[in-house]
Amino acid sequence: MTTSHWLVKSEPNTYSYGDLERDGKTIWDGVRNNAAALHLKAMREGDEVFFYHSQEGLAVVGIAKVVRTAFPDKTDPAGRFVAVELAPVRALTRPVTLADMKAEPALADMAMLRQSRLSVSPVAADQWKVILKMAGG
DNA sequence: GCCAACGTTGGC
DNA sequence: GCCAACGTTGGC
Repeated sequence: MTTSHWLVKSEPNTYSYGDLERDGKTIWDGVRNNAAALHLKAMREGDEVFFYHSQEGLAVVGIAKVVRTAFPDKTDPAGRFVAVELAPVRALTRPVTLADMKAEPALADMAMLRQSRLSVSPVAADQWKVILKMAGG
């Protein structure tokens, strides 16, 4: 079993990386997209997750980790979607902006760049390393 | 605020 | 089962 990497988006006005650090952990629910839900289901405990600020900031600002694998999303009345639980790992020394990622050829195939509306997406191992490096290591 | 992308809904 | 209309997301 190998560790996978992911990226989740959140509007910082609604829930920021700082909020996650303050809370210690949070239930990542409210995802109402089948492709995103499939990714949530594929997450394993200990997987690392880039935390991206959409709308405001437009940058990967921190790293979180999966502390609880997929379970039914209580906020979904139809009971079709799932949630996971995330905890903070660390804020990035230097946030990596969307513009930075678009300008980096090694990230051209990133799922979140190819499909901008996807709120939960996989990050390949090499893409993960590139972004970490861009963040200052 | 606008608009492109894309998922969902509903009429046929 | 197709496809037009509509709603939502998210970058600009």
